[in-house]
This record gives sequence, C-alpha cells and structure tokens, in this order.
Amino acid sequence: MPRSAKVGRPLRSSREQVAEAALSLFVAQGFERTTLDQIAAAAHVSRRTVLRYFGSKNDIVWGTFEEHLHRLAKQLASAPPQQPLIEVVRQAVVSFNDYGAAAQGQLRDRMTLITTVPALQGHAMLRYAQWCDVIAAFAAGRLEITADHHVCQALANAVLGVAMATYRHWIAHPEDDLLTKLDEGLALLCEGFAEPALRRAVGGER
Amino acid sequence: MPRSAKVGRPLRSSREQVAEAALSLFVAQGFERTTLDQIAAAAHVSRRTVLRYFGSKNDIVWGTFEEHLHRLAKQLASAPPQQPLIEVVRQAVVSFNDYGAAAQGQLRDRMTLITTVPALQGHAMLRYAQWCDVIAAFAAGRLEITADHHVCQALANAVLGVAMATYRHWIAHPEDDLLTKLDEGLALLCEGFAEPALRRAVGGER
DNA sequence: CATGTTTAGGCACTGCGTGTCAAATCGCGT
DNA sequence: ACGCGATTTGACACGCAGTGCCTAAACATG
Repeated sequence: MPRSAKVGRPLRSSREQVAEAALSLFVAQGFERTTLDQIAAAAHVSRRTVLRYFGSKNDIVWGTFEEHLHRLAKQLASAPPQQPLIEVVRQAVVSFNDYGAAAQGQLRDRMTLITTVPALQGHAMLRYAQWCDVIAAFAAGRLEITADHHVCQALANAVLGVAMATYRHWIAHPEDDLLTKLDEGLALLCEGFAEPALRRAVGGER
Repeated sequence: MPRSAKVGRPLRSSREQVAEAALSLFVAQGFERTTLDQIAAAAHVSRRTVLRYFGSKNDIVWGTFEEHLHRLAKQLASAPPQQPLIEVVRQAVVSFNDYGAAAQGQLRDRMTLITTVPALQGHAMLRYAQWCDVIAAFAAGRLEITADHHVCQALANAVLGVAMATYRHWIAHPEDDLLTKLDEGLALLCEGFAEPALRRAVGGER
C-alpha cells in the first residue's frame, strides 16, 4: 500500500504521466476505440501498471477528483454558521467548480468525455454519489438530523441535478460562463430549499 | 428487426421468462456473482439469446422501462394547460412511480439492485437521462424554449435528484410510503421552480 | 554483499459483449 | 408434397476489461 515511502524500488512512472497520455488518446481517437494496451504503450508502461494506478479505464478520466472532494468538505465546514444553509452550498459548489482559466481546456475535454461517452456517463454516477454525500453530510449537520434523512438527500441530489444540467449546457454552449450558469441554476433551488421550508419538511417526523 | 411478424421461425422463449430467471438469481446470489451463462441455463436458452433480448447484463434489471417512459410522456402532454408546470411534473412523476401494491416486492428487488450494485448504479444514469429528456421536453413546450435550455435541464435534473433520493430512502426505510415521500420531496422544488421564477430566469436571454 | 521492501511486468484466467454462420422452424405459393 | 423466403436460435471465435499470482528489478539499510 505505501506508495514510495523512501524504501523499496522507486516509481518509474507517475499517475499524471499515464493520465496525460490517455487523455490525448481519448480526445484524438475516442474513448471506446482506445484500448488499455494503447494507453500503456503511449505511456511507456505495462497494461498491468495502468490498472494499478487507476483501477479501471473509466477512472483515468477523473484524475484527482477525490482529493478535490476533501476541499469541498472543508470549505463547507468552515462557512460562517449564520450564513443560510442553501447559500453556503450554492457558494461552495460554485467555487468547487472553479478550476481557473488555465485549466478550462482540459476541464472541457474531461467533461465532454464524461457527458457524451455512455460508459463514462454511467461511471460518473458513482463519483457524483460521493459528491452528494459531502453535501448531504453538511446539510445534516446544519439541520441536526442524520445524513440519510430524506430532506438531506433530496437537497443534495437536487443540487447535483442542477450541476449536471449546467455542465451539459456548458459543453453545448462554450460561449457561456460555467460558474455564472451554475449560480443561476442554484438560485432556483434557493427558495424551495430555504431553511424554514426545510425545517417545515423535517418537522414532527423525528 | 421484426420480432415475430407471423412469418419465420416462432420465438421459443420470451423476454419476461429470461428476466424472471435472471432476477431470482440476482436476488439469491448477487448480481456480480451471477454470470450470463447461469442465467442462460436457468432460462433454458443460450447465452447469445439472452444478450439478444437485453443487450447487456445490466439491462435485464430494467425490464420494460422504455415503454413505461412513453406513458409518462403521454400523461404530461395530456395535462390541462392551466395547471402549473411544476405541479404537472410533480403529479406525473408520482403516478409514474405508482406500480401498484402487487408489484411492490418486485419493484423493491429491482431498485435495491439498482441502488446498491455499483455497475447498476452507473448504468442507471443512462436510463435516468432518457427520463430527464421527457421532463425537459415537456417543460420546454410550456416555456416556449428548446429542451436543451439551461432552465429546462436544471428543472428536469433537480426533479430527478429528488426522485433518486426518495428511492434510496425507500430502500433503507421500507416502512415509509414511496409515493408520499416522493410528493413531499417534490414539494420542496415547487417554490423555486414556480413558473414566475422560471420565466424570470429565462427572461431576456432569448 | 546479503536482506528486506516496494514497484514493474508477464502470464493466465474469467467474464462481458460482438460478429458470423449454419441449422431449425415457421408461412406461403406452386 | 415440396421448395422458398423469412426469422429465430445456438455454436463458435474474437477482442477487450479486469483480477490474481508470481518473478524480476531497483532501491535502502545493515
């Protein structure tokens, strides 16, 4: 398990190196028509090593998503308590998707793959579920209920839905600004998911 | 393409027969530990025939979802024009998921698989996307914009999010009523996605 | 230089999904 | 009764993803 702890054989290759090689192949000739053998050859690595880095062909597209998730959780936790729940979520989700102008091209490549290739569309749901758990956990803390409560899950999934829709829109309309559209979409949720409405929905049933 | 049009060799087996055999195997020994060969043997059919009926192992779990979708579209289309958009959606989604008391057991089996098995969680997104398209198309008609418009997609995906959350809740809490919870969750959306708010969001930008 | 530790690559295997082809089984016309 | 077209079925062969296992390679340490 210890990924290079100064002892043992050093790594001959890096995760990023493999990911880059794979991404260019995906963009150039399509995800499905790219085999793991081709990726391994392009990255000067064996097929077995590619799968050790990423676990599956689908995972290669997601890069460092998991670490990115931890930052989302931290930002939510550090929000001022007096700021309304839904507003905290709205703001955190927007800044979570702010990868900076430099990474826009790569982000578009990744999201184009994820939203168009069926195998990746499906696989994305697994990542989105992790993402939802973070939102739901935060809402649960604020509302003093468990994260598996219906209201938390409904809120988190509704936010996810808006985010997915916004990404698809951004792919189809590159001229629009991703963060602006995201903010607009989330604004629609703000009324229904305002805290009084949420507490009313929770109220009484435990 | 013609599935038995009174000419040619008649079908020796049925889709439903294969689906039933597969479902019992999935429930009994798990989805991943069930191979296509086992399903084929249980249904007294060849592996090739199973894949001709369903296209993939994942698809077997979804049964007649596509035809069910058409009924959703028709119900949306036949709603009275004076009924508010979000209310029509709310009502249609609730009754879309009303499979009757008799089918509750089978529905729970199916949804348990879909929400717990990773491969099926992922595959579900592809079906949900079709489902979203139906909702978005209806909203587009009402708002006199195209279905790929940001507001339509955000609405449809938010509704989807609530539905997914509700199903997961129902799996974990069998004592609760699916349709009631669904209705409650959708109620949270009704304010933000009320028609004035939607038209305001659409307004001006064409 | 021996030893332990970790990474890399090779190999075999299971299982899904696809393409292809011949055999089976019908209706229909002659 | 017989052939003919239409259609389904099963068998076989592939390609590819993913997993397990084993050996070799490349370091640090003593």
